[in-house]
Amino acid sequence: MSPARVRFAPSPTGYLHIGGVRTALFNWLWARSVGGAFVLRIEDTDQERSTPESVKIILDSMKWLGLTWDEGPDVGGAHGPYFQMQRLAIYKDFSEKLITNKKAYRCFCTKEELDVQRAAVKERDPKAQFRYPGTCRDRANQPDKPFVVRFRMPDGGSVKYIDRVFGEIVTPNGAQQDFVLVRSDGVPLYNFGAVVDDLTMGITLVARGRDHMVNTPPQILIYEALDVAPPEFAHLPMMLAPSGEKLSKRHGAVSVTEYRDQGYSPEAVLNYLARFGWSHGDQEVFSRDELVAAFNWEACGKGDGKFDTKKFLAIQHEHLKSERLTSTKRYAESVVPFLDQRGLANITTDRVEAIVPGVRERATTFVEAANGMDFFFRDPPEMDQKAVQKFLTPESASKLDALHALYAGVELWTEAELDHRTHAWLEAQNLQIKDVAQPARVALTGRSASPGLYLVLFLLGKERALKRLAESAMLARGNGS
RNA sequence: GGCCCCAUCGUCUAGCGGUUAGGACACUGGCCUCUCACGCCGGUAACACGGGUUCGAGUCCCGUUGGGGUCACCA
Repeated sequence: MSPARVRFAPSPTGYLHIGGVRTALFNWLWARSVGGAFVLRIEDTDQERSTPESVKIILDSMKWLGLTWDEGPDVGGAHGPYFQMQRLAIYKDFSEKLITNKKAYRCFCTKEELDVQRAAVKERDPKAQFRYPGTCRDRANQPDKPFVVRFRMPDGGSVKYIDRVFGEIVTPNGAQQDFVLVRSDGVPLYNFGAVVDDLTMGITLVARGRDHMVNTPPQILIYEALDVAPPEFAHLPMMLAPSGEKLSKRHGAVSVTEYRDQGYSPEAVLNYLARFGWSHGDQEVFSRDELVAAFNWEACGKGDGKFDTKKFLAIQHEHLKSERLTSTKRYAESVVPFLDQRGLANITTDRVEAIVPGVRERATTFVEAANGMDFFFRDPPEMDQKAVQKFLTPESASKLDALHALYAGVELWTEAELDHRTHAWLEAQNLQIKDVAQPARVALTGRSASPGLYLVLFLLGKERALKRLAESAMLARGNGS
């Protein structure tokens, strides 16, 4: 058995779509789990829409997700080049061979002529589908005319293959037509380019979205015409929008960069996508390594699914809550850019690391995390006016003064000590923590919701804590007058 | 319309002839509690329909219905 080689072959016509990521992920997981190779190929034969910027976005997105490729742009490899527009000579060789073997032929029909025929068919029967009539099948060469290369579709028979997830698929050849392999400018069309590349790159399994399932029979026919064995195929069920329509911008974020910018963890993105159409018993949460270890085609489902933002967020939350899944160090590194975005520049990761445990279970994204720890880094903190009005009342001022006095006398500034001293004081005053917690919280954080009081005090440090209590006491006195 | 594919809670899914049809998200009742969260306990909720096969079908076969994909010198 030759080692598995799989590929992801996006066309650089925009951002990397979340559906594309899932295709890439399943290929990547398979390659990693069996020790095979993951090839990245750029299908840039649509010169109208392909751009170098898109190539960069796609590569950046793949890197952010950690979907590393063994061969492809940046890293090279033995089967390059990995941009289709740099492989034109290879396609030419193969198309010549097919023409010589009469498996394909030059078609001199112009687009205009075909458009006329198409319109005529439409007029006769609006529901009828135009199929190329084979005009040039046996036409003599027209040396001065441009031509496309068409595949000579077998008259009868059918294509049968075993899909790794859908099982046996049979498609009659009669349902197909003499499709175009190569444009008049010598650039191959999708089916031909993909086959030649998969063949010359030694791809052993082609895994792609179910929307490509219709391309598989013609591709297999090309392999047969070339007299080589086709690779295996695996099609993935569609990921649809909650409405059941095709997933698009109208239904929220579909571009990977958007999720990155919204503060998602790349591993959480992979986790959600992996569990979409694939399962492993009752397990919902996976690290990257766990996915690699558990992945297999047999556990892939066949039914299309609907994208669920809430569940995605829940998985995301699981990853941020867990030290195992997102180490404090990585968490901090991920939050820093978002702090920077809030105008909190030059915050070092070790300062953030100290705060992470207090924020973990409260933040679903790194954006929320940055928001949740904002007051630790901003002096003075932003004061939420609603919270100020509600809790920093004139009556609370004396309590804040008392706390200030209490904490001013604390030498051992630890969470446990602050807890202990506070409760001793409360008891002496015949008060309960809830009598002072909210004013204190607003005083220290500017907000009505925060991590635990003693942790906040501790992390703030004695000096800043006292300063905030004092300033808020003044603010409270003036409040309501 | 042709060809292809699919069908278990609202959603993602487990199930691979015999289950009180399980889990997760969401929703919801409660507990915990200095806030917000987290956590814990509980609840509502599904085998699209009709025929077969079988002692026995969510599981196998056929049909119906419903949904999806695709029909380019796009990928």
